[in-house]
Amino acid sequence: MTKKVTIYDLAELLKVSPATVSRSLNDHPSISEDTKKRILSAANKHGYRTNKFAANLRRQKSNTIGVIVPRLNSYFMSTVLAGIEQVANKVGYNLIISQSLESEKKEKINAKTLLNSGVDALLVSLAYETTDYEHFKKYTSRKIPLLFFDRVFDLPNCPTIVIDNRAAGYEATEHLIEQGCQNILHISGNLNRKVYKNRFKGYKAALGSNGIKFTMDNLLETDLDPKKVDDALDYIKKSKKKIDGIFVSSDNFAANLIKELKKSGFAIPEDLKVIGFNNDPVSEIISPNLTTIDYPGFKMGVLAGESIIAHLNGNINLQSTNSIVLRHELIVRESTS
Amino acid sequence: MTKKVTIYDLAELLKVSPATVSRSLNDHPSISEDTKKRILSAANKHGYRTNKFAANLRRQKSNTIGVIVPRLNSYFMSTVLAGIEQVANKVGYNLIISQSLESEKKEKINAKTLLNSGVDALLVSLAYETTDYEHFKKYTSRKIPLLFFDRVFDLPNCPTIVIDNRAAGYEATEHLIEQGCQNILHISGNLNRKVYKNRFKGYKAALGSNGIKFTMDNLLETDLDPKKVDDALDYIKKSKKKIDGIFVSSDNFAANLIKELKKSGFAIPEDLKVIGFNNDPVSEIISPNLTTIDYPGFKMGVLAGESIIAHLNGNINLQSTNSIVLRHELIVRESTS
DNA sequence: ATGAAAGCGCTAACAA
DNA sequence: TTGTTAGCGCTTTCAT
Repeated sequence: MTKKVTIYDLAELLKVSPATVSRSLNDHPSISEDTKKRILSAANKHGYRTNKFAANLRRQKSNTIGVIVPRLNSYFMSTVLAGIEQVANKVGYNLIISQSLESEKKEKINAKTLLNSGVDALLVSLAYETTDYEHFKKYTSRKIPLLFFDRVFDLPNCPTIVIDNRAAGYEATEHLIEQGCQNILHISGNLNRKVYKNRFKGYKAALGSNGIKFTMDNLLETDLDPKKVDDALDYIKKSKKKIDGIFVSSDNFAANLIKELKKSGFAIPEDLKVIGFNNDPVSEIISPNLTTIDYPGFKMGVLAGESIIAHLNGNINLQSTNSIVLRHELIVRESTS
Repeated sequence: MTKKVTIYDLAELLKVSPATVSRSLNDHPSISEDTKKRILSAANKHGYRTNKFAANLRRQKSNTIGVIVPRLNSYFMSTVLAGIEQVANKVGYNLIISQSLESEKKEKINAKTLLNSGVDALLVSLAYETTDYEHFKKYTSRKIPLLFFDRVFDLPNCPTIVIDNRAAGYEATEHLIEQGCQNILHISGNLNRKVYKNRFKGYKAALGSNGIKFTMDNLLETDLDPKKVDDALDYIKKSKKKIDGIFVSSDNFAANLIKELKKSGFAIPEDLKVIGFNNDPVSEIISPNLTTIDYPGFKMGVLAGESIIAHLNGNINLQSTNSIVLRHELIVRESTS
């Protein structure tokens, strides 16, 4: 029954012009309150829905924001997304979300699709693999706001939202040292990504300032997929010098690792202290509770959303803000004390 | 530099009509391979991007699928979404995702927004609160395919994707009984939602078939937010008859509950056996590992996506399939044996 | 305060 | 196989 009703129908019905209807619907100032009311109520009554394609075609904007993330189903990412969605929705923006599954190729395809879909802006957290950034040039050259969060890359005029991963890595490592660890293993994600690179840098720096020499043996680079926990376990068992502390770049991996370590007879924190990263809920479920770095995902999402929307609204304040650094926090729990 | 280039520009450039360009771009059969190639390469060279608004306006379809979920950031939901995204992306559909945050009001707003955004189809998992379904009528009356998953409601011609929650609840409960439990508490989500209602029914049925009388004391209805774990703990402690088994409708809640129970001196599974629901990764992190019902979220997402796309393509096979029931599985771990 | 009219860029029916 | 043409529904400039 609900046939599609257009502004022309409404116009005819009320003996006004389509322009007047359009203006009323958009609350244009130069329309008398009276006619506005008449039109609005008629629109309501007849179930008028604005056709966004037509409107978008006309004004060349879509009121949608594209998002590309490595994967949807991680605690951290879904929390960030929840934050983005919340602010976007509040101001009437839709979110088109796609996942790269850590593949550069898929990231490129997604970027292209979203461009074609006419997103007004793009929020990106990079795939592990990505080393080429051509696919984003199309955005910058068209002045489509582009913002990176978490897994970022510095492109001219593209704000980034991160935490100070180097400082966080430093604090995590120093905490282990303070707890008496002397031979600390760092289990890192892909070092091409600055997040992990910087945590690693912080780790090395902390060793340095405490007079501990770093050797490559003390670095284990993995994709942090819990399936790889066994490899890590082997690595730890086979280590020549006894490892007494581990700084893992992911709580999820750390929790799974602790589980296996315990099975293998390691006492935590007595034999071995472990610190994770993210403050994922598992960190409070695992026994012993995991010391970690709190990484404010929801807040990051909110900020990413707010920042890009401010950008879209031409709000210069945030536009000039080229990098937002969120505060992280060391959370000490049982696994290190 | 990249000005917008339209099919008209291309047409002029190659001395053909816009129609030919359009057809080539869409790989229309009645265009010679030769001109197709010429046009495609010219399009590439000049950085042509199709304007989806115009195309959508013309064809009255958007190639996007709307999704409304209670929240993005739960393990289960983000897994389902990952599944949906994977299939949608594969066949060139975009996903617009929004969250109701368990609020009926927000769900209604989202449904309206997505309708206005011209989604070709809508996938929904209902909010706790929702008891009125008027907002979906607009979809059905316009023949926009609508599919419910997980938290479903039976609307005419709307497929649903679920698991057999009653059977799962039955199995979970029977497992506890087999392990010797006699006084089993069920911690349920909002019983207005069929998922929880049916698990509860299964629970009651299992008690019945095993000659155990159900009393309302044995049901605790909550929103399954881990923050409410303390209430549950109190409830258990204050229970007159000693509770020796708990069937919780959520692994996450169960894991947090176990943690608190242990703190309060309960031995699990000796004093108290616990079974969860979902097979969330936490179930293998918590100690003791949590017995649970495996709920195939990713598969559910894939199926939801495939089903709705088949629908959109006019594939009758799936269209007639009004309800898909996925297989669940009891996974026995330490918390019950 | 309101109307007339010109497109936004694309697709598809109809013609050739 | 290719071209002509008429919109899709909306916004917005220019008139009135």
